[in-house]
Amino acid sequence: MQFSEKIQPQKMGFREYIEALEDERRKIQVFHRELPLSLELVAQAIEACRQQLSGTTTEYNLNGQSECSEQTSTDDPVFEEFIPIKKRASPDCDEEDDEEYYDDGEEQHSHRNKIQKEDSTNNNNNNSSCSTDKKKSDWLRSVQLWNPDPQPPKEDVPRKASVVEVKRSIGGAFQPFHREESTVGKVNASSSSLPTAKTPSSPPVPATSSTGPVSTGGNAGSGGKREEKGQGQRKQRRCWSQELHKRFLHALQQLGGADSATPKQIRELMKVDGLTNDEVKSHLQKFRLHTRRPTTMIPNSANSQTAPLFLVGNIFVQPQEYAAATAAIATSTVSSGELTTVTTAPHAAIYAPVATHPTTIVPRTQTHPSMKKSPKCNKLEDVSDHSHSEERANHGEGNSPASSSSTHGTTSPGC
DNA sequence: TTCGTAATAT
DNA sequence: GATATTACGA
Repeated sequence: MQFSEKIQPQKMGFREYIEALEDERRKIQVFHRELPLSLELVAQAIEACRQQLSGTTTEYNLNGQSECSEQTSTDDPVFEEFIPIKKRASPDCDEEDDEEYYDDGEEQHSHRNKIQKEDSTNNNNNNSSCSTDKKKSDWLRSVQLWNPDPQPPKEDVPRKASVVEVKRSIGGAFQPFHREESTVGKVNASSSSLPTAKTPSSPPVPATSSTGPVSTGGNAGSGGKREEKGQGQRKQRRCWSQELHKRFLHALQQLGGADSATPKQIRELMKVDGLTNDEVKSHLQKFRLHTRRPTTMIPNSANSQTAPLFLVGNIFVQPQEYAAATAAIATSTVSSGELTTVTTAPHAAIYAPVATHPTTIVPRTQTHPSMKKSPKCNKLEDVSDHSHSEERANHGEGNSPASSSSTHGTTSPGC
């Protein structure tokens, strides 16, 4: 009946489609590790199309129509056709993300499925399989230097065009949205911004819950103000990667140390897109804390007693320290991250010494737990850099060579 | 408006 | 427990 008529054109479509699929498969082949499911899906699709083409099964024909032809919308059968395939895929995905695929699974979306398939040609990664996406994102992440805790992968985008009005605004873009609003305001600069500049793209650090929205509760704790400002949502976390931290240190150095530097100045010097004063301020706060705490120890305590302290800025420093620090600074320029040395040195000496405090002689040897990296951001820890800077800073105070040097890189500035 | 600090969330 | 965000006062 109509069949015959339709079939002809369809067949044509199939061939083309099959070719496209094959082409697709070749492309994916390269990433077979990353996109095993995609590969499989494509292969299956090819096979299905071929079968249909050959006319082996009537059922398939129906399906095929839907699939290949764009008319699909009209035909019911189509659904069935693809559904199975999807389902097959879905289970795999489930392993890593259930929800993702559930959506697709719905019969109603069959239509969508089709679309996805087509899209797959364009974006292998995204659509083909959720699992792949994740994997990919993972390895991509590893590469990234910093992340403004953006939102999860693109997956969302494709999936829910319908649902997500939020995102649609930006199109592919992501997080900026929350950020800007929530944050003070300067963010605006960042607006779409993202850390495009030097820093590579930004993967979500904790892809995990990143979905900010959920956290709506976030506000709860704090209070109401926030709502006024923006949406009640809490801003996404920014993870301070090594690179970012380096910049921070560099800026700090230029500004004469953590004590003298102000968040705004630091931010300006850092020249990082999307970085807000609040973020810098927060990081600075942490940095100062770390820097100071350790200080207390002053290995030299013994010496300290004997040696007169010297006030630098607000800090008391031992002459030696001070000299060293200064020198360090001078030289510091050479070594990238080192600036810290300067700053730290002084501090270290500082507080503790003041005999006034009962203080404490802390065995400086200990590393501070403080700067350790948090589980959240693993990212770059490995980086060869291990920014000494910070560590030094801390140790610096201690100055004692031995301990300082070793000290571990454990502390990662990062997060 | 910015900064510093404390409280809070993740 | 550490880190980042938010709130609040100076």
